[in-house]
Formats: sequence, C-alpha cells, structure tokens
Amino acid sequence: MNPNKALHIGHARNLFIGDTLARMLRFTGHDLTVMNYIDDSGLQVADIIVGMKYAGFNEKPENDMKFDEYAGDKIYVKINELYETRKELVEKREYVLKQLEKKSEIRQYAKEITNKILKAQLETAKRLGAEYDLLVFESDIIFSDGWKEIFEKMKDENIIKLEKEGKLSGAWIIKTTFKNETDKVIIRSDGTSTYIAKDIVLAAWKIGIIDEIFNYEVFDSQNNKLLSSTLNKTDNKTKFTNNSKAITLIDARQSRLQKIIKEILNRFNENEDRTYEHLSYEIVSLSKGTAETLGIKTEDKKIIQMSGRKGMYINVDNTLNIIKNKVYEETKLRNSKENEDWIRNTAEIISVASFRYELLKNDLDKIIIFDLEDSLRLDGETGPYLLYTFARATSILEKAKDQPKIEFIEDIHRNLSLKHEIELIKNMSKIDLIIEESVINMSPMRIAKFTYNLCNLFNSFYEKSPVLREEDKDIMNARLHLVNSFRDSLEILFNLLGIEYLKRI
RNA sequence: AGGCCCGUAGCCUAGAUUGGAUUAAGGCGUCAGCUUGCGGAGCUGGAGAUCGGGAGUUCAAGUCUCUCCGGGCCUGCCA
Repeated sequence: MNPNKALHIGHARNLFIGDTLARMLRFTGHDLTVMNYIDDSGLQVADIIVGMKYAGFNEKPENDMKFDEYAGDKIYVKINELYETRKELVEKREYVLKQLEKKSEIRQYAKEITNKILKAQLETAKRLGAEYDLLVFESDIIFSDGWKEIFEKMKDENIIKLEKEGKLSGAWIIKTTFKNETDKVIIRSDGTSTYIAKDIVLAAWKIGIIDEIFNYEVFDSQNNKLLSSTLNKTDNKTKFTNNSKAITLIDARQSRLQKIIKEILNRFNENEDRTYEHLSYEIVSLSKGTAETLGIKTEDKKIIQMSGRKGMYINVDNTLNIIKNKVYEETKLRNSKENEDWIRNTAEIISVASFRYELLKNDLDKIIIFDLEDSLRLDGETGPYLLYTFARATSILEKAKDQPKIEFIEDIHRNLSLKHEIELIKNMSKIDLIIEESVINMSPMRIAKFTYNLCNLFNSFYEKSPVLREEDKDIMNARLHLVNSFRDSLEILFNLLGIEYLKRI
C-alpha cells in the first residue's frame, strides 16, 4: 500500500483475495506470515509532505474526516494540480525527495505522517475483516544492508552491469530479453535505487537468499500482534526471512516486472528448494454510471480506469457506507422491534459480507467493472443471500424441540430420499475436496461459488422439505440433522470467506 | 512493433485437477406462478447461447493446438 491516501476498491480486491487465501492456507495447516508492503518513500509521499510543509495545507483535517482520506483527497490530488501553476513547489518536491533518501528532519516528519495515514488505512482493513502479521517499510529496505548484499551478488553473477554509454550512461542496469524494450535501470545515475531494486531485495529476503535484514517492533501499542520492520535495535528476536515459499499478490500490470524478479531469484536458488510466486489478479475499474456519479468525466468510454493522482477512484469506507445505508433500511424494516445498536451492527456485518462476496466471486484473471448500483443488490448471488440462508437454517434449529440425533438415523435412504435432499448431501460432502482444490489453485472464487451453490441447494430443500412440520419422526430427525450439518458447513465456509455469520438478519 | 490477459444468452459470471453422462450451469433483467405452511433478502417454471470466427488433433472439444478478429494491460533513470 502507498501510505498517502485512503484505500480504494482496487485495494479492497487485493485485500479480500489475500485475506481469504490466508484463511484458506491457515485452515489447511500451513504456517504463514501475512505481510503488507508499505511504499513509504518516493514521489507520492513527497507530495503529501510538500503539501503540508510548503503549500499551506493543514496538518489536520478540519472536520472529522479520516486522515488517510484527507491526505489523499485534500492534499495529494490538489498538490498535483498546483504543480501546474506553482513551479516553486516542483522544486520543493525535488528537495523533499532528496531529503527522504537520507537521515533528515524531513524524513522523520514524513515517517510520522505516513504512519498516521497507515494507521487509518489499517482501520479500514480491519473493518473489512483483514489483519496483517507484519508491515515492511520500503524505507527500511533502502537503508538496510540487504541492498548491498544482493547488489554484490548480482554483480558477481553478471546480472547487472554499469552502463558506460548511451542514454542510460552511469546507471546500473539489467539487460532485458524482450524485444523493443529498453534495459531496466536498477540504480539511477545519481545513485538512488529504483522500485524494482527494492522489490528484488524484498523478494530475496522473503525466501532467504539474503539473511535477515530487519529488526522488528510492535507497530501499534493498541495491537501487539502486528509487527513492523525497523532498522533500530529491538528486543524482538523474530525472524521472517527464509520462507520456503513466497506468494506476492500484485495486480496483473506488474506481471512483467515480477517475471524479471523471479528469473533473477532463480539464479541464486539452484536447488530450487525455495519458490517465489507472483499471484496476479486483474484490476477493478469503474462502470460508466458509477464514474459519473462520482463526477468523473467519462467521455465515450465504457470503462473508467481509476487513478489516485487524479482523484478518480472510489474510496472503500465510503463505498461500504453507501452499501450500509441501504442494508440498514432493509434490516430496520424487517426487525422493527430490535434496538438501534443491533440494527447497526447487523447492517455492518451484512455490508462487509456483501462487499467481500462481490469482489471475490470473480476469478482472478477477470477485470471487475465495479458498479455501485449492482453492489447494492441484496438478492441473487450476493453476500446477503448467503447470510439469509444461514439465518434460515439457524432459525429451524432454534425452534426445534429436540436436537438432531445421529443415532436415530437408521435408514438414511428412506429418510432422506428426495432428489433435492440427495443433491444437497452430495454437494456438502465435497467440501474437503473443494477447499483442497481451492488452496492448490489459489482460488478464493472457487470457495465463494461453492458456498453460493450450497445455499442455493439448501433453499430449494427448505422450500420442498418441511422440517418442523414433518409428521414422520424419523424423517424429521434426519432432516433436522441435515440442516445442522449444513449450518456447520456454512460456518466453515464463512470463516474462509471472512464472512461473519448471524443468527438473524 | 513485441509480450501477457480476456472473449460463454440483452448484461454479468461458473464450467478445476485429468477433453467424456451437460439436454452447456448460475445471477441480473424479462414473462408466468407460489404465502390460512420452519423467515418471500426465498422458491418453481418459461423464453433467451450454433461457447468471438475458421481450421486442426480426437471415437469425443466451451475445455487441447494453430490462425484470424475484437477488447484490455505492459514495454519509464514513476512506483
């Protein structure tokens, strides 16, 4: 994440995929660290600092706006407009950029600001159901010794070389193997490192090609489970390097760069006992209608690509709040006797479920064209439908006088003999297989679709096979048992998808 | 120009590992129904697809190969 603006729905997709994958991996017994890479240096950070220090923007938002949103919408977007007319600010940006590359007062100041933005972003992430184990700062990579180590290694392997002539003279480069493509600059002629350089260090660190280069500390005293990288000496002896597998989740636009990184890493990983994998997913764009409601000029385009710098994006918190308003009304209508807190809490959970399912139900290689109207739907293949189904199943179990008894199911063929019952049972029995396949294929979508399908089958069962009104006690017991098992299955699946379940909605 | 990705009813999307019982599935929309029945955020049924075009491999192709067409992305001393 770039700690300079609020999370937009593109980040939300990344977050949902990553979080669901982490849940899937943990559920299947894998030991993993969920890391969030923080780009706390470079231009986008410099822009915020220039805004606050030299362009007269307040350090605090005037109203109770979240700090990440304030920094992004009120400063980052505006300062990029100001550069057009106020050239002295462009010079200031150059100055700030240089200061960020060394130990300086400005760097210290920037750290405070970016941490503040980061904390606001992590609040949003938590609201969406995602938590991280580790934050790694780009700035720590720049100042770490890891860079020198990997730099020497690459020099020895002839992966990089110092360009002596031509346009790239004075820069360290990686020769490209692609046609019509300039070589990749890894160290600029002024000695600073580029984005890919930092990514190589990070990747090498992940799978132990270089030794541990960071120390770790608790990032936020409110949450001592979340660690962050630091170059200061600390008491924490945890090491995060040397993983047998690293999965880097970045969108498809970075595929080429990731491929180069992987190729470089393979040169140092002769035994191939370590794997570095780029898990690619397509971007989220805005539908014409949604872009227009945000006041973005669409011209004759059908799909609008988001752009943080131009302010052309849709903020996660705001999106969730819009969904929540709709869900709130609907929930209130159906639960008129409940108190305000209950309704709000319920609406929040349903909204998150709705948002998560909406962004998880497509496969990773499909571009999502986000449409606000579509996301407000509560019926059909949606998160609310899943929760509704869960509530129905729960309701039956709560109203039942007796709990289902497995020992009473003597003749399952007689007691659960209807076509839709058998279909439901058959599909429920696939749960282990589906989870296993989803993990192997890194496919949260498969879990999402499976869950929906199961709910679909259950609702069909619900309609055709009355449970509590069934007169045959054996059949009733068998059906009750089926409902119970179904709800258990759903709990597992909801946990994987990051959907909280509710007894009533 | 080169590289990567996508193309399945009006729209959106599944169809994995391993080509095979699928009469190509689901959602939105549309048309017709279902409530003195465990929650109608639901269910049932209808209409709507020669799976972008073509060729090939095969007993068998939405799925594999080639080719063409359409769309997107990448190809920065930005990140």
